[in-house]
Amino acid sequence: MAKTYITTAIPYVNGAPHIGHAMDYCLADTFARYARLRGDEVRFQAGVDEHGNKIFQKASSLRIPVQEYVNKNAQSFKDFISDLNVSNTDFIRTTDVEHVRRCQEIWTRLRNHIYKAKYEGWYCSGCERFVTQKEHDENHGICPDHAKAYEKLSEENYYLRISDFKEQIKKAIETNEMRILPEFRKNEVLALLDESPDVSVSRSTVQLTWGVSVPDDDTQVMYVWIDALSNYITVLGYPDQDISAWWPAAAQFVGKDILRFHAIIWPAMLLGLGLPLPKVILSHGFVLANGQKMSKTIGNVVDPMDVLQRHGIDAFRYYFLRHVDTFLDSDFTWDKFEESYNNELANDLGNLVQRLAAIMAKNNLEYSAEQEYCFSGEYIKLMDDFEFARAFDLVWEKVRAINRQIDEKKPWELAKAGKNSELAECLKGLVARLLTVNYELSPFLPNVTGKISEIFTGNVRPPETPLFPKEQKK
RNA sequence: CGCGGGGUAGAGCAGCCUGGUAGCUCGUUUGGCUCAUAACCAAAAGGUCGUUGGUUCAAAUCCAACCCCCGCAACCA
Repeated sequence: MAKTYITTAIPYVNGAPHIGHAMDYCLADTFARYARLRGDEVRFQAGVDEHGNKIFQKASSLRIPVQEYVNKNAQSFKDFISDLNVSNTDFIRTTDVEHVRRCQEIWTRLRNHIYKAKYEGWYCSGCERFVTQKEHDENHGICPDHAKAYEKLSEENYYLRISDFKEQIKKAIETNEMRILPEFRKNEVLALLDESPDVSVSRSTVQLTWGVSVPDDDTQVMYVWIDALSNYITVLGYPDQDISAWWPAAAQFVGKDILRFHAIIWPAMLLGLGLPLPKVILSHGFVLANGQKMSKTIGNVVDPMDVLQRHGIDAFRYYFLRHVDTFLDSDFTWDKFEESYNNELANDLGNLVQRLAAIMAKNNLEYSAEQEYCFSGEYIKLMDDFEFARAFDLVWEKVRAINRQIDEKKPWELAKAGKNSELAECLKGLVARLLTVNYELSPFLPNVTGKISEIFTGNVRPPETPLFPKEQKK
């Protein structure tokens, strides 16, 4: 049995889960479910990134111990993942003691590629962070948030020598040994790679305390990179356990904003450890609200829990997997969401199940599946290429085709004419088709497809409440 | 000349790589059906494919220039 390892980006837990996280989970979960049905044994990681100043400050401002704060937030992400019906097998927290220990071991193993150097730059004591020369110039040397002049500050940090691996990474990307999806991001990454400087991987404990200590140097704490990125392998037990059965990952799902780190820093770490590179890094787009990026300042943020509560999990997954482009940015609007729910889920699929089940129930017919379900070649091709929205479109065309067929075959006429065996034969064929489609639909909509299978097992009865109830018109 | 994405019917998109009567979904209009969640099926209307020029028998598609939106530029998915 083939082993498949799938990862999702670990969100920084200084806030509530948002729509973007959901995007990551829905895509990865669909692929995981697809892989399982294809016969693979799947390991599927999810988790949270819990270190860093922002979290430390947030906890302080709330006057609660930081560990307590991250515990609470980690739980809210766990709940969120479970609400989305994500089939992850592992959940990692960067504050897990095992992660911390393994992470330090990874640092030690990378030591040949890490060096200490002095960093000098503009620093805002209000923001507690360094700003780029460009940002400094654009703001004319004064922080707009704090109306304070930037100070010139220097600090000693550890750096990871990206230059040791640039050529290898470049080659891996160019040859698709490590495939960057979508294709158009590949050139972007290659261009970035050329200019990539060595990356600072630690902070002085004066600046940052809430993090993993650097081995043998108690004045420094690991900055996000080595701490967070290594989660993908520490969760598998590296370096204590042999991870070669699972690693390299079949696919790592990330948002487009963090692609660069996953395509440059992460491969550098892996090469430094002598590990193979992931087969695919898939970067998805953002979900926009009316063409604009969701932002707290604009106030156009759509809370995923609101969407989830509206029509439930299947409607949620349906929208984000079909109407949100897998790779490009797409809009979320309530109008579109409602439209897709009413027209497609309720009218196309829900009503299809209803009409078939109703006519079978009226005629006291039973159904037992005789065939082994399998995916169509076209479907497999699209899914293997991570073209989820297109695969979904393909399946939906089949849903509509069954509705068409019912109209063509007019089973109600057979019923009226008392042609019982013909009727049974006709309906059996239609249900068989529906269940084949249902199977291809199941990686996308695990809940409702399960219900549909049940409805058409044994004595067929329509669901007591519609699969996708519509609001009563006033 | 920083990098990238996009500009195709009222809306959202496909087609562009590998030129050959402009396609899908929603919406609109009309008709059909009645098994079904006022659902389903069919047909019609609606486009100078961002602009200009070039290559070609033929350009949404290839080439050049330009215009307009939108992202990214050390950590917001």
